Amino acid sequence: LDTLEEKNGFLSRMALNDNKAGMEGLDRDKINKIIMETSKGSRFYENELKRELQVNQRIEKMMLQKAQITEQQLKKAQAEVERMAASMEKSRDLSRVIVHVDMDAFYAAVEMRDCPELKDKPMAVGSMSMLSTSNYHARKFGVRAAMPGFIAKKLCPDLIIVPTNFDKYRAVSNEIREIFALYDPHFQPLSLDEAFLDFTDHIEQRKSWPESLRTHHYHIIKGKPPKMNQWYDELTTVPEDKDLSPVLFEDSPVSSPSLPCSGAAAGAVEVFGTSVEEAVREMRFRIEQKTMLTASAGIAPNMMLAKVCSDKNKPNGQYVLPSTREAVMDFIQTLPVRKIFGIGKVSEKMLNALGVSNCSHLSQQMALLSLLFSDTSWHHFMEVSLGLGHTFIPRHEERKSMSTERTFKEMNQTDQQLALCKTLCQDLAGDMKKEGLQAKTVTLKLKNVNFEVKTRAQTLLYAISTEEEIFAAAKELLKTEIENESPQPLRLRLMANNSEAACERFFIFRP
DNA sequence: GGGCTCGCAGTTC
DNA sequence: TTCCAGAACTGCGAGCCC
Repeated sequence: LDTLEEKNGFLSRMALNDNKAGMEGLDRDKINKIIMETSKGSRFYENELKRELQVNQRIEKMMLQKAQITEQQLKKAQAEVERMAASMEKSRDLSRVIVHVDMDAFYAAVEMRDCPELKDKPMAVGSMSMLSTSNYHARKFGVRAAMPGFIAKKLCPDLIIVPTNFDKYRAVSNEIREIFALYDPHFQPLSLDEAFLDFTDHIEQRKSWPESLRTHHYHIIKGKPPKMNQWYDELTTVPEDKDLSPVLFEDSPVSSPSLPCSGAAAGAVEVFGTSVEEAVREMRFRIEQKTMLTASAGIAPNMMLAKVCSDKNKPNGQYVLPSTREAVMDFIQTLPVRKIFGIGKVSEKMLNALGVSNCSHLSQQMALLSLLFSDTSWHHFMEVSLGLGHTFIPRHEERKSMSTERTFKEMNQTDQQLALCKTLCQDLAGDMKKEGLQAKTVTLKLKNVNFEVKTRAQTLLYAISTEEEIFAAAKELLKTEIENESPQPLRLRLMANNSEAACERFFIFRP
């Protein structure tokens, strides 16, 4: 296998993932060298090595399987693929207007807004052990989400690491969700900063709206944050001439909404049109006026495409994919498979081994893929290669499980482990109580100091909810693991308790 | 031998 | 010194039942 480590002498799964806005044209080799030097020999690295080996073995197995496929089998598969394609094609619906909105470098942007000194410095949100996100200055150094802070510091010694403040992000999230609801009351949040919206109805109504309903005022001007913003008071020490403009990124694409430039006086207005683009531009304008933060959006006939589109003009941009089969197919052809929701590092590597790196390869190799992957997998690949996706936004489903986990420095004392387990059960029971839930399966997850993960579950005869009941099950699972390890102690770095509604596999009991 | 349930590892966001 | 947290879903194998 022509893997990266053979070429460059390191693990490909450890290498920089620059598949992210603001990370084009970096000195990858230099960055990777630093990442490698910092990680090499660590327990984490050793575990990654093991996992990479496993993936390579999976690929080898797949290639062996591929070698045994006959011309006949392939022909038969091709026929099946074509039948399936024709049937999927019939379900194509280009009538919906789906929007995916995504805040730009959300946590980092919030912190920069609230502390303007950070604005033109490389910064990230998180800790020395893990970063949640980074700003665009930091990304230029290869610093990105899911990277430990101590490695980021090696890449960018001047990096400022701000601790996460979830309550604050939740509050901002609520503000933007209020705006989402104006366009689609049934919008689906994916996380604090991301959501799917169905704009179809809004666009229909908007057509007949008078200009007054589409006119919006600027509240924010340079140097003068509005009084109504709660953070204003905290900032009163900031000198008047300090630039408080919400422009966070110097390289914003041109499609960005008109930002309040220095000429925009308070009370200036902006009139938005009736098209989808204008409606989305208006929504982003309102988000910016309300929060001083920018968002990017993708507009497409389905959720799969909208998600990809929102990434296209990030940050502070939007991208419309016209609702014609031709436009969709053109768009899909050059799309790298890694951009697709659901295809991560491992699947990408497996597909690459088969010469599939973008979606046009995907359709060309579909017969082969149908023989090498499970039905669910290749059906998904097929839908993607046809540019199909969900056209309606599912209403929020009930949760299927709930868990709480904690990472810590090595813990090898049984009494400490049991105490922690009890605490986790207590937290979990508290969370379950908040939502009035009960569960039938209790799962204990352990990660040892070598980063090896184990989960052990027990399904009960009846649903439970209290701390004592959960702990009774979790304690037994933990004791079994401790015994299995003895006389060696169990050396843990993470413990989690999860409760799941496992009656009929997934089912939550509501009392 | 199929069809089901369950446990667990692994992938992805 | 230091490599997250939480949720969903899939695949696969073992065990059980008919």
